[in-house]
Amino acid sequence: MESSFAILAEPNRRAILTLLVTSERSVGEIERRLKLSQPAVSKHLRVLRDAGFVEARVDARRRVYRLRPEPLMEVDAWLAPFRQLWERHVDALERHLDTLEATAAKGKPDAQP
Amino acid sequence: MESSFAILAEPNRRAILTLLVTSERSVGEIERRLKLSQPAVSKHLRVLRDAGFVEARVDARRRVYRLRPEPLMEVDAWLAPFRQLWERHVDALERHLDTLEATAAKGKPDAQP
DNA sequence: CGCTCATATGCCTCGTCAGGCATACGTCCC
DNA sequence: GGGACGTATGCCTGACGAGGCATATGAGCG
Repeated sequence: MESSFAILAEPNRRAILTLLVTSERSVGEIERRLKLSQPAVSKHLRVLRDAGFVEARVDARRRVYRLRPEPLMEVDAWLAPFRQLWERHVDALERHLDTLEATAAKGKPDAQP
Repeated sequence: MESSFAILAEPNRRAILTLLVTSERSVGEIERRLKLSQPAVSKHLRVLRDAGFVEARVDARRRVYRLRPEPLMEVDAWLAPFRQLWERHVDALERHLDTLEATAAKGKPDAQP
């Protein structure tokens, strides 16, 4: 199994996924919007499908692709432990801003304790 | 500038980042923990540094690397629009469970409204 | 100062992958 | 059924990237 990150490394594949957030799309639609050749789109969709990012529905002679959540959930889960990095950061920023406000209220802007 | 996703496509680089969540580490530490050659580790760290994922501190003859949040925040931001995919799903699941509870309370388990 | 430890860099090779082009497959319509 | 449309696949090529090995750099220590 290829890593979901490896799949997402390709910019056009990310673009396809982003397109599919709005609604499901046929191959031709994707081809036109992204200005890619039809084989290129089909190949990317193949990769995305094999990795579980999308699934296809048959509509007459078109194949309509839509998103599947699982692989992106995995990515989200991998990211989870790192979120403390900026959440703490935001907290620190907020505390800093609070400090600024407090000192400003005391008429001492930019004080360095 | 290389995409942050391209950087994360490499499993050993993800492993390095994961190692650094706990605490900052020297090159040698990473080398030992991940069983990679020293040049391999140095090269990955170079890539990670150029992409802003980590930064280095000098400690005597060691270089100690630590995480930087920005690139991972970008990834997180890219992911944001997709989260509705599974959050909606969870909501639906929760509503379903609520329904089950409610009907169970009425003595009608598994009712399909 | 010469040695050793810690890390970085250069060069080469091999594997992988995206895209182009040609073509195959499947479905609809006349 | 033959043609046109929509999509998939096979083959080839060019580019890039990871790792191995050798080596450079740089700091501390006797």
